[in-house]
Amino acid sequence: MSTNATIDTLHAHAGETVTLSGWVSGKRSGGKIVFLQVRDGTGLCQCIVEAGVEEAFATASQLERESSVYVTGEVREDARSVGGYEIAVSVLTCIQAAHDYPITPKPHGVDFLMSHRHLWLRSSRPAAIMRIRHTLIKAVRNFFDERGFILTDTPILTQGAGEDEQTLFPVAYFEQDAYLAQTGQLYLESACMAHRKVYCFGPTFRAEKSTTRRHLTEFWMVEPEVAFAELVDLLVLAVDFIWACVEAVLEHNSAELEALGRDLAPLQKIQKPFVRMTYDDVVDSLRSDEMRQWVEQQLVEATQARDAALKEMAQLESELTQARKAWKQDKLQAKMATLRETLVELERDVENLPKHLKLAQSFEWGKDLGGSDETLIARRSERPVFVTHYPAEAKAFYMKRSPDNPKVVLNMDLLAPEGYGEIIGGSQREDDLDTLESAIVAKGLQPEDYSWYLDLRRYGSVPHGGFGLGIERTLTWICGLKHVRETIAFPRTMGRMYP
RNA sequence: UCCGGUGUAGCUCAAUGGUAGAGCGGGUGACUGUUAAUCACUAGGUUGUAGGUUCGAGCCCUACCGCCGGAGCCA
Repeated sequence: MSTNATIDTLHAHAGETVTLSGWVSGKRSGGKIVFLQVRDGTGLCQCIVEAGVEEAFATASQLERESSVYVTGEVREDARSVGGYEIAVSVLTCIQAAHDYPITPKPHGVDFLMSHRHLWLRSSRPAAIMRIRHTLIKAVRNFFDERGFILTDTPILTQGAGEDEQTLFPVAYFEQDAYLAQTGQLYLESACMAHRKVYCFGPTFRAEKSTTRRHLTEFWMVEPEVAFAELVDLLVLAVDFIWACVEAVLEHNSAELEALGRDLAPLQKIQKPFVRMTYDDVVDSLRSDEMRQWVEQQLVEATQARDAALKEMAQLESELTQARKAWKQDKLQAKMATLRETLVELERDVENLPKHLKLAQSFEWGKDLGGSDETLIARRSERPVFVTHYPAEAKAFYMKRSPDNPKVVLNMDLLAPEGYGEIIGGSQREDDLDTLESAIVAKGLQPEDYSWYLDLRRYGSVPHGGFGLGIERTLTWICGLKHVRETIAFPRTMGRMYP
């Protein structure tokens, strides 16, 4: 008799007869043999159907990709199969026969895949990313739970802005206007006065009119908030936090990272402490000769890489004209397509680096750091880089001014290495009632709108602070992806709500 | 919002202004160890939409729409 099994446990069933339940992810056939590749959510397994098993053979011959099946057969160890084990099929039941599954083993375009995201999730690449996301989120929760942080769910329907009023999504809330939350921070500040250490983790919404590889309109953010914490405490917390996240993924998902083609070396190099720079340091660095030389060096390298890629492209083209077999041409063309992509990236580098350098060298104190400035700083470091003490005018009203220099605030951004940019933003909060009120007025906001928030400074105000980490941006970095949209099951961008 | 690119078969892409094609996927057949299997045959198109130039437009021009990338802004 057979026992039910999943593919990840096949090694424990060698020699036994088991029943798998899953989907046909691929099929190859010989005259009297069919190789079914079955996917069951825990792994892939090759199932061998021989002509002697007539009923199963007839069923197998007609199965199309992504048909759902029950497969019964003996588990055999065989080095020729993926995973090292295969099933010698004795009974094959088709649950539902799929026809013309749209996603083929050949390359597809982004738009097509995103329009079929509900099906694309079954493919190995999205599956790997979603598993890493699972690990990351679990690591996030473990980290704060183990340190005594109390989870506090903050509202998604809110009355006003947490960040920028122009990026709010309005919703009709009975007789009045409401907005989707951009952050739980103000509510967390309230909760941390009750529990000392709190965090929230949930979706946030920003109606930014931007279609870049770093933007989603709906994304997930985890935000810790700690009473009696000052800026240094936040920096220490953030280092331990990021380190724990990276460790967890390296421990549990090296197979998935490898499947994604992620170079593990840069992740393994993440060690404490991280680099700390003040905004002043960054400005100096951006304007420095070292920066100019470094960028020029990068430009030379990018140019050389581009020329090498062009040469390889020419080589492939000549191979293509000589290739007789269609499949060989196909392979060459696929190779050329990837090469063309890297070529575009390199061309952009060659084109943008001088612009970025010019922007950096003429950077004026007081401006917020632009994407290109962040990229330059973060690309130069193997470890994540903290940037602290930004000009107050470029930052939100609730950030506490530095006692040493009232022109700057006690904030911290964390830039991921390899040019991935900002993944954390946070600050020590202004805890003095009068100072906070005037900061609200100075930003052109109404203190009445923040009366409950101001109460927190009336009744036992203490130094406190926190930060927010964007899950999708962090995943983009850890997975080494080009675009955030792949890090969430159903991405919401300015141009897409379907599926 | 601005700048650049792009839109051809279900998918990925070809096609000097002159007869719209290939591979994959689908269908039919061959093959007992395939790894994106291979081989043969086969079906599949109002070239994003609307105008214009031309003897003739997939190709040139204008507008609009979709998508991609970049800038600004941000996690």
